[in-house]
Amino acid sequence: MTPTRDGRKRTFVEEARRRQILACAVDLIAEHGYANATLARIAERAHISKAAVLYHFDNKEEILRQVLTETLDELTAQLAEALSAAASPPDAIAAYVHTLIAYMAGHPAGVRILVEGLASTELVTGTNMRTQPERWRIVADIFARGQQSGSFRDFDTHTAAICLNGAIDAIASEMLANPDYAPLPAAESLVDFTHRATLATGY
Amino acid sequence: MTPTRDGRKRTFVEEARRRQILACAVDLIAEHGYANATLARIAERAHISKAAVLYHFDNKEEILRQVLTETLDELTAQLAEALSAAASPPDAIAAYVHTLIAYMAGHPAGVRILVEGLASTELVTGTNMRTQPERWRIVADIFARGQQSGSFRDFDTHTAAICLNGAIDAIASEMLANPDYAPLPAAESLVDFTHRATLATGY
DNA sequence: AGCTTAACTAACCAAGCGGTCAGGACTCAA
DNA sequence: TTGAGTCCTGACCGCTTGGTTAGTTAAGCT
Repeated sequence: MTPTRDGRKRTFVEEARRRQILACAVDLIAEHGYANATLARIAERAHISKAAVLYHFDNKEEILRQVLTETLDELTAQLAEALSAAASPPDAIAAYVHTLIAYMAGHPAGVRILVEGLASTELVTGTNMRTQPERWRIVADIFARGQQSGSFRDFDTHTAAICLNGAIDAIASEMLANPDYAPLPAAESLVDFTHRATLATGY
Repeated sequence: MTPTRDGRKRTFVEEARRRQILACAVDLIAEHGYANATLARIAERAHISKAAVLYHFDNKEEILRQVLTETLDELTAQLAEALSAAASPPDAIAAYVHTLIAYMAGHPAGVRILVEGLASTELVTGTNMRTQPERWRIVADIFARGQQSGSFRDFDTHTAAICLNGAIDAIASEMLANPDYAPLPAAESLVDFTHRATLATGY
């Protein structure tokens, strides 16, 4: 993974500790948000001293940034795989919705990390992270390709992409708040809504 | 407004100071979120001492809670008025979308207060605030009424309501992030999407 | 004039924050 | 045996946080 700033390679212990520290940070964020992930609490959960945490990471921000990037990378990878398998733009939309909702259903911690993390300016600036603009661009591009190929009717792809992402996020947060809410039927419904709203007539 | 805990009525000065303190808190939250609204900063902005702030409010939480409820009440009032004027369920959906987006376009500070405030558990618990469940219920009821009257086709009103609210929120946050993004056309598009997705065929 | 009350300030407090530092314990090559 | 390097601790630092307290000032009532 991310190498040290000087070219030196990582020890076995160091690698293990870093993973452990990151895992503890993930848990704490998942429980009560980023504000809950203090150095003291991370150290306590890892059964090491606060200074040990800072021995393995330069500062607290590096930990949070690492947590955010790793979470984001995992989701992005799943998304890329699902999208590459889609046969048509309407298929890609369905795959996009299903993949995101499935991820969010399976990784409730990840949702919190991404939502709060991407909203925080200082955590995102200076990194090569895919921020909100890049997120809706993916969807807008799918819509645009579908419009050119004739499967989608004419509409504002930008707004459509934003709305679709917002709907997905809303379903995710409803899942977190209400355990009885079934994600799969909801995803099906959303795909249905989206297709009805965007497909060219007679498609 | 909210009276004192003991039956005593408010002084002119006290009322004015409370309003001033709340206004300062609103500004600070609008600028950099709730974490930015510390007692010291509120006091500094109001040109009074920290102790003076706590002279008028029992504690910091009371301030934040008051800010949130007032913001929420204002929006709820606008919403109720718009909905009561709607002639049909599809009209009501359109009114709902337009009112919310217009409010968010006109009160960027309010958006931040509501989003972050309603997400915070400790700020909402113990109050009679309309939380997320109550929010989608309004929309779900409109859909349900429209289904009974035949204007809407059959679908999961719960999921539809959640998706619609999510789409509205997403448009709002896009507006905040991108000043060039025009809210009115976006609202029009969203109403169009929603109607296409939900209206009964031939309607 | 004397007393009360509203409205406020300056100083202070304990707790928690991110972060530093000197040094201890251990391993291992020279 | 020694010295370097790894891994970690406990004590400490400066700072900010929400909140308290004692005391001051001005206005208003009797």
